Amino acid sequence: MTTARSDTIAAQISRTLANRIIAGEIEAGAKLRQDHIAEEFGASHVPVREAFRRLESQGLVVSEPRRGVRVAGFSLDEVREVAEMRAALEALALRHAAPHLTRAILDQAEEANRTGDRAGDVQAWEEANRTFHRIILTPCGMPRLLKAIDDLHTASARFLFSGWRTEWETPTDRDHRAILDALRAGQAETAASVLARHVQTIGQKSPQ
Amino acid sequence: MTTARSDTIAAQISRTLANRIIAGEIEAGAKLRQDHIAEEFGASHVPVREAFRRLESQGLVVSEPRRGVRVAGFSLDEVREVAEMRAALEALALRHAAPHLTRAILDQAEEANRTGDRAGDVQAWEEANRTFHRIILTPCGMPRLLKAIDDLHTASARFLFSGWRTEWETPTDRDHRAILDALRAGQAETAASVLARHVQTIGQKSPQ
DNA sequence: TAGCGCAGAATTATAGATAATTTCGTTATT
DNA sequence: AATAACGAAATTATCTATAATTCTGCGCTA
Repeated sequence: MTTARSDTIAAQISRTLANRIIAGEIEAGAKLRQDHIAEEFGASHVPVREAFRRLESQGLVVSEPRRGVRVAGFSLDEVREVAEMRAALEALALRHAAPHLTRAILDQAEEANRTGDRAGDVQAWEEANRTFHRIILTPCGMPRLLKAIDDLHTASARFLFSGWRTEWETPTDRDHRAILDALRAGQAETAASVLARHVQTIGQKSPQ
Repeated sequence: MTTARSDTIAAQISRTLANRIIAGEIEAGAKLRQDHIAEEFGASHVPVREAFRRLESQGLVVSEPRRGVRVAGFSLDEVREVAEMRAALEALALRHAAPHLTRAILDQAEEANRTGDRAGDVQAWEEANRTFHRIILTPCGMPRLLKAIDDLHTASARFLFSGWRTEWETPTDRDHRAILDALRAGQAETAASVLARHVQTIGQKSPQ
């Protein structure tokens, strides 16, 4: 949403396209033509190509040399894969973050959780959910890990917005509270396994 | 090594630079100037910029808007981070690969292990080691996970070639055999935890 | 002497033009 | 009627040129 105007054009295009793909405005498998996109953004195709590379590294598009890029598909298998990766990596991050979590941070997380619970639409809920996870994981101080988790989150969001999953609020809220309780009690290992199980539930609902 | 001539120039440049960074020919923190590199490769700077993006997604360089790219540093912390991520993700991959592992695949892996044991230099050893891991993990059939592991492997190789670690063969060989034994016995969970521990040892030796 | 600011140089980012490759529709052949 | 081959149109990849930004060294001031 907040497309910082100071960034490079390539970064702006990348963000805009990412949002569209996540929101489902561009369907999976659709070809992205650099000239058309360049024209739409009033830019040349060079920054568009750079934007494509960024999207590729996030796993939102796939690129074949000389044959263009297309929006990455997401079968149920791929959704499960992302969920499993998230579970493994977020658990790892939480184990390392736990020693650095202060009372204030946990309160922040609880606030984010409440915000999510009050959210009216999926976008707002997803925003709050991501904030919650970020707050409790960032203190691990492992930038590469956090970047990887963030990209996986994005992929998950795509799945969420696709409407495959309608009932999200309740179990999430309960899991989040359980995680916070365990962390407050100093039981990092418990918190990590609840988190892992929690994340995996995303991949367990089939499209209906 | 095998720079396929049919690929795009950007891909070739990316591969060559990646090899140099891994081999330590370009030191951490060094600035990469697009014009200079373009001149060296007899190309314009456009494909060079694309190559930079690929390297960035592999974590080999870091890029700041309008300030160029520089070779990613690797402190001991970063090495540990990569090792922990590898441990988590390779264990996950192995759990999913285990049901699909055949006798033939395990024999292949054992052969790769023997090759590594006979290797004279670090490059050959690393090559065999990567092959071993790839053979037992690929059957998991999770492309995104495998790509992530591969990039982490590359980062590890960089550490290895930097000479921080001189004594690598013996414990690796033993661990690899233990993993194969567990897999042959159908004990996937045991194999996964040995693998996780094995990978983490990479980050445990300090620079001397 | 230390710090500030201002050219000039170097470098990154984008635009516009060109070459190379793929895609797709049409025609010819069996 | 189905298929193979050809050619035009579309598209990707690259090059050259230009604009915008950052870096650097030097002189000036306090």
